[in-house]
Amino acid sequence: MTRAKKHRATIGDVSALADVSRATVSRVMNGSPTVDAVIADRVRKAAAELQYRPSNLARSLSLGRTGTVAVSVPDLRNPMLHTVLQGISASAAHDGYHLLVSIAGDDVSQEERHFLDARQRCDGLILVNPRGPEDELRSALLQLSPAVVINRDTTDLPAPTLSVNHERGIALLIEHLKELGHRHLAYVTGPPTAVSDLPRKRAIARALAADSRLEIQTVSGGRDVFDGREAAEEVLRTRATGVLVFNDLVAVGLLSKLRELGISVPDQLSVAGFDDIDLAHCAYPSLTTVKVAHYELGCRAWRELAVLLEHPDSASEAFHSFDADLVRRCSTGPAPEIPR
Amino acid sequence: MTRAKKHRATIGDVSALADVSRATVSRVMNGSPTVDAVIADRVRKAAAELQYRPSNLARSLSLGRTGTVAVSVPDLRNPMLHTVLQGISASAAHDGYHLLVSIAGDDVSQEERHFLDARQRCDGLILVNPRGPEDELRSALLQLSPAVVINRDTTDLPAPTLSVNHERGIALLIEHLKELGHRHLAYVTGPPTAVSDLPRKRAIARALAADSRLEIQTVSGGRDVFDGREAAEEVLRTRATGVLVFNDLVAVGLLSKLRELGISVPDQLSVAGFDDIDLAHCAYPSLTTVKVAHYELGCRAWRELAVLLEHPDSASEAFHSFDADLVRRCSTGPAPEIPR
DNA sequence: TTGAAAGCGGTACCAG
DNA sequence: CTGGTACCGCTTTCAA
Repeated sequence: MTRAKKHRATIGDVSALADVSRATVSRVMNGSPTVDAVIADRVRKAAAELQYRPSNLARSLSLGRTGTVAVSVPDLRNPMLHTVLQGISASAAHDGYHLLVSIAGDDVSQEERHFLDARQRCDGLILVNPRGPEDELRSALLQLSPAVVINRDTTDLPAPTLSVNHERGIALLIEHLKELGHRHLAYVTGPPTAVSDLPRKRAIARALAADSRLEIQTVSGGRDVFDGREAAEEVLRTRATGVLVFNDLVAVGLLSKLRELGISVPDQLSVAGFDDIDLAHCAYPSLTTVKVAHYELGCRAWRELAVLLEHPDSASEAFHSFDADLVRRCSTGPAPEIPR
Repeated sequence: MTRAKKHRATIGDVSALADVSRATVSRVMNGSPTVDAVIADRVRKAAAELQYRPSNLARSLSLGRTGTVAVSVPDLRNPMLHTVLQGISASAAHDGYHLLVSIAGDDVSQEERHFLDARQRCDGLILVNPRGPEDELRSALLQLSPAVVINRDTTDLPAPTLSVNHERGIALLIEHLKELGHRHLAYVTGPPTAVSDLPRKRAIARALAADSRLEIQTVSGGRDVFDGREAAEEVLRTRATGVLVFNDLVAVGLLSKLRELGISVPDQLSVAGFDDIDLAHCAYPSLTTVKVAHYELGCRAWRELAVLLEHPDSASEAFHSFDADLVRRCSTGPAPEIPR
């Protein structure tokens, strides 16, 4: 034993052991075909003996690329995100990129810093459901490029933007409930920071404007099942006969609390969610919702980022919208003759 | 405008603009107090003008640390993971570390390579629910250090190991059902790759050995709600009066399918889950399960990693076990007098 | 207090 | 086909 050096072997150690130049070691490690077989073998042997692993850091610095992209998400609780992530992940893997997920957390004021942090370690960034004001986002994006944004329904961000068409999704749901005879609805919102509440509310405003017999009251909700449970009593106080919920997760919570309160769904109250997560199917009663092609959205987001990665200056500002389709299940039914 | 240089400004650009050395710029950027206020200001101005952001890559290479750790998880669907992640994340943030989540995906044969990939970009790695054979894991860990393992109930891995005491959790559940008069149970497994099935099965074997009147049959399940739904019919075929399920998510799926099949829970069949996720509370009927201090587990895992980060050679091999406590809800009840 | 220069661990161009 | 060498962008002695 010469030395119990604790630090990992570097390319220099290998080149010394194999008695070749570092350049040659580099070639061998990267599978360059222009290396003599005998020498290559010698190098590989030395590398193995030293348990040599090229430093990604040094490699990235030299190459000018990391082969990694980050996805920033506010929170992992919403299963709809997983589907988007799977889409991104599969496409990225296909193109030889490694995906890293970064959780932004609740503090919106720290979000911009968080984006930068994540972006600094990668070649690109995908922002999923970014919160915070639009002008801040816009200026942040300048430093973040290449980046792509998911779920921000603005067409003029300085980055490719893909978004679920929340407005149309909610419109479909309202339409559905109206056809069932409902006139008085409630809307359970997302968390205060959720920007996707805006298009939803826009859909509500439009529906209200188009039909004077319609009434829709807003109840503040949140992002997880407990938020849904907590909204139950206030929903009941509105005396609405149908309720639209921010997303399926919250809706599942609402459903559970309604059951405890002895409210029969959909006989006394109809409930509709958003996203069509797996759980929507398992809820009791199974949840009427709208389905979105989240996986495809993820794939498409990757695609947009990929072109930016190749062509860093192709000032792409595409906007893609993903429609939601009604999935009618058992949590909605005809409006009760005599509202509670 | 001198040049429309597309590339980001480097420390050299700033030093040139401010007419100081790069060393000084570095000092200013890192808040060294030994810099003349006037000069420091000049540097800051130049940096701002150039929109200079130090390259994390170069910085990390020079410093020998990235300030980042990765957490590798097999899949994000299980909400229990989120709680663990929150624990890790909060603790890591507190110590000034950035957390990156890496999703291993279904292909277990790629898992080792995945670990290395993730580890290479960070200062440390936390493996949550690693699959694959123990000897492979053991040898992988040698290259991965510093790393810590979560949920592998082996005491002699070459890395700190923290694990939920699955064996005892299942034992509690069996005990609970026995007290309710159940003699014939079924166990719905996790996915074939899930190593935590082993201690669970061990608990079952012990219970069987200790009580000859007890019978427990195994049904293959999986990791998500649909796997639970699919297991329903086979569960019924066992004619068991009580069923233990791999985890709450699968149990929720099972519950939903049982309802569709007209089986009344717990009157005809008792169901118990594992983990006590939020959803367990919202299921119908609400799910009896065992609760684990997942958040604390996450915090503790970080702690272990943190000491390794400081003291790279403190060959820590601690093993910490986290007990599960019974949470009795509505999905379990007395064994039916006359089994179906 | 500031600057020059030597790394950190690789890659890649240019001779030979 | 191989080796020498100049970077990649930043930090950190060591002198001045």
